[in-house]
Amino acid sequence: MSIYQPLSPPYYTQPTLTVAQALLGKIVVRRLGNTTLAGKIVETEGYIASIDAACHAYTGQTPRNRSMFAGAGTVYVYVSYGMHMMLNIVTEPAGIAAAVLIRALEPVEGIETMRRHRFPPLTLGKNTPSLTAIANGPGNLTKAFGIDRRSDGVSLPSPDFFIADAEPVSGITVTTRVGITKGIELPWRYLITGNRFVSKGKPSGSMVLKVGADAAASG
DNA sequence: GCGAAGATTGGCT
DNA sequence: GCCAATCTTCGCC
Repeated sequence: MSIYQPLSPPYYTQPTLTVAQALLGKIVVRRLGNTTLAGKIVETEGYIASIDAACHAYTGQTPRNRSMFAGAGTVYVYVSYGMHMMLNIVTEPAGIAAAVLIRALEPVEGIETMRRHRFPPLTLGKNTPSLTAIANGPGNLTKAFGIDRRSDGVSLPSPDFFIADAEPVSGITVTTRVGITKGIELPWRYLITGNRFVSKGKPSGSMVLKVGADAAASG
Protein backbone atom coordinates (compact mmCIF):
# COMPACT_ATOMS: atom_id res chain seq x y z
CA MET A 1 0.00 0.00 0.00
CA SER A 2 2.60 2.50 1.06
CA ILE A 3 5.33 1.39 -1.31
CA TYR A 4 6.17 4.42 -3.41
CA GLN A 5 9.05 4.50 -5.86
CA PRO A 6 10.41 8.06 -6.19
CA LEU A 7 11.03 9.40 -9.68
CA SER A 8 14.78 9.83 -10.14
CA PRO A 9 16.25 13.32 -10.68
CA PRO A 10 16.88 12.87 -14.44
CA TYR A 11 13.14 12.53 -14.91
CA TYR A 12 12.77 16.28 -14.46
CA THR A 13 15.41 17.13 -17.05
CA GLN A 14 12.99 16.37 -19.87
CA PRO A 15 11.53 19.41 -21.64
CA THR A 16 9.19 21.40 -19.38
CA LEU A 17 5.99 20.66 -21.27
CA THR A 18 6.92 16.98 -21.48
CA VAL A 19 7.34 16.88 -17.71
CA ALA A 20 4.07 18.74 -17.23
CA GLN A 21 2.21 16.02 -19.14
CA ALA A 22 4.27 13.11 -17.79
CA LEU A 23 3.53 14.10 -14.19
CA LEU A 24 -0.18 13.48 -14.71
CA GLY A 25 -1.07 10.30 -12.84
CA LYS A 26 2.11 10.38 -10.72
CA ILE A 27 1.85 10.44 -6.92
CA VAL A 28 2.91 13.31 -4.66
CA VAL A 29 4.11 11.73 -1.41
CA ARG A 30 4.57 13.63 1.84
CA ARG A 31 5.69 12.11 5.13
CA LEU A 32 4.71 14.04 8.26
CA GLY A 33 5.89 12.14 11.32
CA ASN A 34 4.20 8.76 11.16
CA THR A 35 1.64 9.90 8.66
CA THR A 36 1.97 9.43 4.92
CA LEU A 37 0.01 11.71 2.63
CA ALA A 38 -0.30 10.75 -1.02
CA GLY A 39 -2.21 12.20 -3.93
CA LYS A 40 -2.38 11.57 -7.66
CA ILE A 41 -1.53 14.53 -9.87
CA VAL A 42 -4.53 15.27 -12.08
CA GLU A 43 -3.79 18.81 -13.29
CA THR A 44 -0.59 20.73 -14.15
CA GLU A 45 0.56 23.87 -15.94
CA GLY A 46 3.88 24.71 -17.58
CA TYR A 47 5.75 28.01 -17.10
CA ILE A 48 8.83 28.82 -19.19
CA ALA A 49 10.55 32.13 -18.47
CA SER A 50 12.30 32.56 -21.82
CA ILE A 51 9.10 32.69 -23.88
CA ASP A 52 6.33 33.17 -21.32
CA ALA A 53 5.30 36.55 -19.88
CA ALA A 54 3.18 34.80 -17.24
CA CYS A 55 6.24 33.14 -15.72
CA HIS A 56 7.52 34.77 -12.51
CA ALA A 57 11.05 34.70 -13.87
CA TYR A 58 10.15 36.32 -17.22
CA THR A 59 11.92 39.54 -16.23
CA GLY A 60 14.83 37.78 -14.57
CA GLN A 61 15.88 36.39 -11.23
CA THR A 62 14.54 37.88 -7.99
CA PRO A 63 14.72 36.68 -4.38
CA ARG A 64 11.29 35.10 -4.72
CA ASN A 65 11.86 33.11 -7.90
CA ARG A 66 15.42 32.08 -7.06
CA SER A 67 14.48 28.39 -6.85
CA MET A 68 13.30 28.42 -10.46
CA PHE A 69 16.91 28.88 -11.52
CA ALA A 70 18.24 26.06 -9.34
CA GLY A 71 17.85 23.29 -11.89
CA ALA A 72 15.51 20.37 -12.65
CA GLY A 73 13.97 18.61 -9.67
CA THR A 74 14.03 21.61 -7.33
CA VAL A 75 10.83 22.52 -5.51
CA TYR A 76 9.57 26.10 -5.98
CA VAL A 77 6.96 27.26 -3.48
CA TYR A 78 5.66 30.81 -3.37
CA VAL A 79 2.82 32.72 -1.73
CA SER A 80 -0.06 33.83 -3.93
CA TYR A 81 -2.53 36.57 -2.96
CA GLY A 82 -0.87 36.71 0.43
CA MET A 83 -2.46 33.49 1.63
CA HIS A 84 -2.06 30.55 -0.71
CA MET A 85 1.05 28.43 -1.25
CA MET A 86 1.70 27.31 -4.82
CA LEU A 87 3.68 24.13 -5.50
CA ASN A 88 5.94 23.95 -8.55
CA ILE A 89 8.53 21.45 -9.76
CA VAL A 90 11.46 23.13 -11.50
CA THR A 91 12.55 21.87 -14.92
CA GLU A 92 15.45 22.62 -17.30
CA PRO A 93 19.14 22.96 -16.33
CA ALA A 94 20.33 25.32 -13.61
CA GLY A 95 20.29 28.92 -14.84
CA ILE A 96 17.26 28.37 -17.08
CA ALA A 97 14.01 29.26 -15.33
CA ALA A 98 11.04 26.98 -15.95
CA ALA A 99 8.67 24.96 -13.80
CA VAL A 100 5.52 22.87 -13.66
CA LEU A 101 2.73 24.10 -11.39
CA ILE A 102 0.84 21.30 -9.65
CA ARG A 103 -2.78 22.46 -9.73
CA ALA A 104 -4.84 19.57 -8.36
CA LEU A 105 -4.49 16.17 -6.68
CA GLU A 106 -6.74 13.18 -6.21
CA PRO A 107 -6.37 12.05 -2.56
CA VAL A 108 -4.88 8.54 -2.30
CA GLU A 109 -3.63 8.05 1.27
CA GLY A 110 -3.83 9.98 4.55
CA ILE A 111 -7.19 11.41 3.60
CA GLU A 112 -8.36 12.17 7.14
CA THR A 113 -5.19 14.12 7.86
CA MET A 114 -5.65 16.09 4.66
CA ARG A 115 -9.22 16.82 5.63
CA ARG A 116 -8.08 18.16 9.01
CA HIS A 117 -5.51 20.40 7.35
CA ARG A 118 -8.11 21.81 5.00
CA PHE A 119 -11.02 21.97 7.40
CA PRO A 120 -9.85 22.35 11.03
CA PRO A 121 -12.39 21.28 13.68
CA LEU A 122 -13.48 24.87 14.30
CA THR A 123 -14.40 25.41 10.68
CA LEU A 124 -15.84 21.94 10.16
CA GLY A 125 -19.49 22.45 9.44
CA LYS A 126 -22.38 20.06 9.57
CA ASN A 127 -21.30 18.03 6.59
CA THR A 128 -18.12 16.10 5.92
CA PRO A 129 -16.39 17.90 3.07
CA SER A 130 -16.40 15.84 -0.08
CA LEU A 131 -13.31 14.00 -1.26
CA THR A 132 -13.16 16.11 -4.40
CA ALA A 133 -12.92 19.34 -2.35
CA ILE A 134 -9.73 18.37 -0.50
CA ALA A 135 -7.06 19.18 -3.12
CA ASN A 136 -8.92 20.49 -6.17
CA GLY A 137 -6.84 23.63 -6.64
CA PRO A 138 -3.22 24.78 -6.25
CA GLY A 139 -3.85 26.58 -2.96
CA ASN A 140 -6.00 23.79 -1.61
CA LEU A 141 -3.55 20.99 -2.28
CA THR A 142 -0.66 22.70 -0.49
CA LYS A 143 -2.87 23.25 2.52
CA ALA A 144 -4.04 19.64 2.51
CA PHE A 145 -0.44 18.40 2.30
CA GLY A 146 0.97 20.89 4.79
CA ILE A 147 3.33 22.36 2.21
CA ASP A 148 4.71 25.85 2.91
CA ARG A 149 7.73 27.92 2.02
CA ARG A 150 10.00 25.65 4.04
CA SER A 151 9.82 23.32 1.05
CA ASP A 152 11.02 26.04 -1.32
CA GLY A 153 14.43 25.15 -2.74
CA VAL A 154 14.32 21.50 -1.68
CA SER A 155 15.69 18.98 -4.19
CA LEU A 156 13.56 15.99 -5.15
CA PRO A 157 13.47 13.33 -4.03
CA SER A 158 13.75 14.25 -0.38
CA PRO A 159 12.93 11.74 2.41
CA ASP A 160 9.72 13.44 3.44
CA PHE A 161 8.68 14.87 0.10
CA PHE A 162 8.90 13.30 -3.35
CA ILE A 163 6.92 12.29 -6.42
CA ALA A 164 6.40 8.58 -7.03
CA ASP A 165 6.15 6.76 -10.33
CA ALA A 166 2.81 5.41 -11.57
CA GLU A 167 1.17 4.16 -14.73
CA PRO A 168 0.77 6.69 -17.54
CA VAL A 169 -2.72 8.10 -17.97
CA SER A 170 -4.85 7.19 -20.97
CA GLY A 171 -6.21 10.59 -21.91
CA ILE A 172 -5.00 14.18 -21.50
CA THR A 173 -7.00 17.36 -21.99
CA VAL A 174 -4.99 20.43 -23.00
CA THR A 175 -6.23 23.96 -22.35
CA THR A 176 -4.95 27.49 -21.86
CA ARG A 177 -3.90 28.31 -18.31
CA VAL A 178 -5.91 29.58 -15.34
CA GLY A 179 -5.84 32.85 -13.43
CA ILE A 180 -3.25 34.70 -15.51
CA THR A 181 -3.41 37.91 -17.53
CA LYS A 182 -0.33 37.41 -19.70
CA GLY A 183 0.42 34.48 -22.00
CA ILE A 184 -3.26 33.55 -21.92
CA GLU A 185 -3.10 32.05 -25.40
CA LEU A 186 -0.47 29.42 -24.55
CA PRO A 187 -2.07 25.93 -24.29
CA TRP A 188 0.10 24.78 -21.40
CA ARG A 189 -2.46 23.41 -18.97
CA TYR A 190 -2.87 19.65 -18.80
CA LEU A 191 -5.59 17.59 -17.13
CA ILE A 192 -6.45 13.91 -16.88
CA THR A 193 -9.45 13.75 -19.18
CA GLY A 194 -12.68 13.24 -17.27
CA ASN A 195 -11.09 13.29 -13.81
CA ARG A 196 -13.41 14.66 -11.11
CA PHE A 197 -10.64 16.02 -8.89
CA VAL A 198 -9.42 18.81 -11.19
CA SER A 199 -9.65 22.47 -10.14
CA LYS A 200 -12.62 24.68 -10.85
CA GLY A 201 -10.46 27.28 -12.55
CA LYS A 202 -11.56 28.57 -15.93
CA PRO A 203 -8.94 28.82 -18.69
CA SER A 204 -7.84 32.40 -19.37
CA GLY A 205 -7.67 31.69 -23.09
CA SER A 206 -10.01 29.68 -25.26
CA MET A 207 -8.18 26.57 -26.34
CA VAL A 208 -9.43 23.15 -25.26
CA LEU A 209 -8.13 19.95 -26.86
CA LYS A 210 -8.44 16.31 -25.90
CA VAL A 211 -5.81 13.76 -26.84
CA GLY A 212 -5.38 10.05 -26.15
CA ALA A 213 -7.69 7.12 -25.59
CA ASP A 214 -10.42 9.04 -23.80
CA ALA A 215 -10.64 11.79 -26.40
CA ALA A 216 -13.34 10.22 -28.56
CA ALA A 217 -15.48 9.18 -25.60
CA SER A 218 -15.39 12.49 -23.78
CA GLY A 219 -15.15 14.86 -26.69
C1' DG B 1 10.08 53.80 1.09
C1' DC B 2 5.51 53.28 -1.31
C1' DG B 3 1.90 51.47 -4.10
C1' DA B 4 -0.11 48.27 -7.26
C1' DA B 5 -0.71 43.67 -8.80
C1' DG B 6 -1.04 38.86 -8.23
C1' DA B 7 -0.14 31.17 -11.38
C1' DT B 8 -6.64 31.90 -5.51
C1' DT B 9 -10.44 30.83 -2.71
C1' DG B 10 -14.90 30.92 -0.59
C1' DG B 11 -18.85 33.42 0.68
C1' DC B 12 -22.61 36.32 -0.67
C1' DT B 13 -25.89 38.53 -4.14
C1' DG C 1 -21.41 35.68 -11.17
C1' DC C 2 -19.07 39.13 -8.38
C1' DC C 3 -16.02 40.56 -4.89
C1' DA C 4 -13.39 40.90 -0.57
C1' DA C 5 -9.63 38.83 2.06
C1' DT C 6 -4.72 39.24 2.86
C1' DC C 7 0.30 40.08 2.32
C1' DT C 8 4.48 39.34 -0.22
C1' DT C 9 6.99 40.81 -4.07
C1' DC C 10 8.67 43.95 -7.21
C1' DG C 11 9.13 48.10 -9.82
C1' DC C 12 9.56 52.76 -9.47
C1' DC C 13 9.89 57.30 -6.92
